[in-house]
Amino acid sequence: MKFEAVTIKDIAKALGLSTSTVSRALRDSYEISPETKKLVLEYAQKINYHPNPIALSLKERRSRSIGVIVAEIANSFFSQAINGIESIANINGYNVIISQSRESFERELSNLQYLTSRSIDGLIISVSTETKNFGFLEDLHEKGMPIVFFDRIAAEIDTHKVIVDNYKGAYDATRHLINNGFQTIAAIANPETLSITRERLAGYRAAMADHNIPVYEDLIKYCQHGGMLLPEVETAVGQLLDGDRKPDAILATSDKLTTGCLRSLNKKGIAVPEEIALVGFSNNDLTELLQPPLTIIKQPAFEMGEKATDLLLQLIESKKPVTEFETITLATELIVRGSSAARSTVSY
Amino acid sequence: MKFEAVTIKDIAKALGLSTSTVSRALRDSYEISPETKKLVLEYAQKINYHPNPIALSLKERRSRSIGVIVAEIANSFFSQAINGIESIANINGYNVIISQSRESFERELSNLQYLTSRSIDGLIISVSTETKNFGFLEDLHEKGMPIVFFDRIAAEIDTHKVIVDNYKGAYDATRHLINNGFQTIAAIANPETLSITRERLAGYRAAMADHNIPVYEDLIKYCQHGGMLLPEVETAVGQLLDGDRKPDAILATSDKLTTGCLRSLNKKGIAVPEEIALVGFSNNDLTELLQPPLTIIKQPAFEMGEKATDLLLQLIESKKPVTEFETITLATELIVRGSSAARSTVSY
DNA sequence: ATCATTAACTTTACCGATAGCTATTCCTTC
DNA sequence: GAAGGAATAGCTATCGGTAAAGTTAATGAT
Repeated sequence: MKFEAVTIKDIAKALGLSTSTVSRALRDSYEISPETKKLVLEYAQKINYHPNPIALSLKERRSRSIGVIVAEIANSFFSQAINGIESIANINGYNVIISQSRESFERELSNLQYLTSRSIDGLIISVSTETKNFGFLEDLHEKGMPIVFFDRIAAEIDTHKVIVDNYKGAYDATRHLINNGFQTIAAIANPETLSITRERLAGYRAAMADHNIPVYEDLIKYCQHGGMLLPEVETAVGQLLDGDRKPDAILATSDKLTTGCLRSLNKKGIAVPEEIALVGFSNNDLTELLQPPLTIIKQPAFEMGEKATDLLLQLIESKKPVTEFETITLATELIVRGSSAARSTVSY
Repeated sequence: MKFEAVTIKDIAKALGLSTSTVSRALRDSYEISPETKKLVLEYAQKINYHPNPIALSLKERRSRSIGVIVAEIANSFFSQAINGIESIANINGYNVIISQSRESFERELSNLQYLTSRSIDGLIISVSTETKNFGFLEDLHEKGMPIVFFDRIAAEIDTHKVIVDNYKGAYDATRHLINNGFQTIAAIANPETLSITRERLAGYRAAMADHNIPVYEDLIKYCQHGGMLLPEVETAVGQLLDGDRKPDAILATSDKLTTGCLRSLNKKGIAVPEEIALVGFSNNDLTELLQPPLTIIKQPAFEMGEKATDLLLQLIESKKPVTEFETITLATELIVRGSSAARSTVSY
């Protein structure tokens, strides 16, 4: 099974020129006469010649491709971000190699290994829920690999980052629940190793405190796999329901957790929002069609992908080492729908 | 910005050997003495040597990576299929490069260009809704590139294919609607250029015919962009509602169309299933949580991805040209939920 | 003692493309 | 007419790795 491509040699042989003349002609070098150029270009066109990027990568030590590692492409937030990444990358002639950690540290590591060995010119990553140790990224970064974090960042690595104002997103959502009359608000979150978890929970805590509502630690549940496994969400929800303090509302701090939460509540026959209201971070298009329509905190995923890629390309194309790094913080959007409707306005 | 990797030359220089000796030692060749091997291996380990896959690709004219082109990774069907593809690919030491056509022929073409130039060893593709002409794939196939189609296939290209029994899937769903008392059943479909459209509509027509219900062509609407753009679905739904023959049920023949249809009906304030019932092809996990829960025809996406990859790897690793190709047809699953509930059983 | 064999390496060529240097031709200019 | 310069194209090394062919020295056979 071979798939023979046209090479510069084929052109050279066919036209009786040397390979370097052909190469120069194709690259429009001043050293080649217009006639020769024309000849070469036309022939190249005719036989559909395309330079072999593998050979180019080897020669130039750059591949014009960037690697992306996300938890899961099936997650709307990430697929939207990837679309943003691709849009900027393609404009600039870069290609994007996507890989999924599926929230596993091991997979994240092996994907990274693959990407770097494939000589990507840079990396955009949102770390997995299992990732506690960022040493491998630190090493890579120190070796000179341009890295941009988005969403789930490693605070200790000094490079560009693109995030949303997680604190405010969670604060606003919590305040919305409080304003709608909910008091016993639980939170279901990813592991605290994730930056987004800490920031979102901080927003939640602050909103509670600002409204003089005590925060009970047993109302905060962590899902080690970020909701990748439904049972862990069900367990968390179950614990909330069976606990001493039954919540009247839940704040879910990520996409999978939000839908997982609704699914668990449905399964247990709990009416939303009548028995328990639900608000969560989500970028899923279908949340508005759910029963009930979900109140969500939405992230500008596409824009985050775009911005991250802009920053990465800056790093890649910078002649001198970059030492000043920026963190871009975008705003979240609270979209209020039925799942957080106030008790008083619910019609039975 | 450089990211210097360790090469075989570094090892050779450090140990005072030639590069080929090092290469052979690392590949455990019989021509190298055990002592030298040990020396080389230990040193390689120490400095964390990894062969450069770019150089390997160039030399061996294979990259151990396979290309995948789908319409959209945000689509559950495709992301599940990709997971199946990755699982088999990774087991066999292959890597997967994903790209999205976003239902655009042009993007499909440019992605393919990229993938082939990146010397992928094989291709798994589900063509875009815009693709009418398969010449580019035909050419590639003739040049010897192993290709496996899944879901949306090109009938005229003789290679392995993995599909579901679209005819039966649509037939069963239509019959289900008929059995539940629906008579004026409309269909919303992708362009007829897609194999899945033709097969699914054939199943729909057959079920209608078998139950002596006339098929009215004005009840069949085509969405040129496969529902990528909501307005086209809204237009199709609008035409059905405003037509002479108002349908009492709709069969949507693909994921995006199914959810797009529900969204359009919602927007127009049409009650589902009270005014119009809805059944559609979908692999979205959230369909069960929708209002109403959707009756869906589900494809074994993960398994399709696995099978397609199995077949592709067979092609890639076959020593002699393969001339016998197979088409694997898997079964769909009809999951009955509220959106197609019979009139008589609906409680007001 | 001579030649053949073999172990254990090294040298060389190659994959495809590019770039620096070199070589050739042709035309000026003194 | 010779030297110098411009224009053009060829030669060769290089990227990292592998494989075929070549080398060297030691061993073995006759």
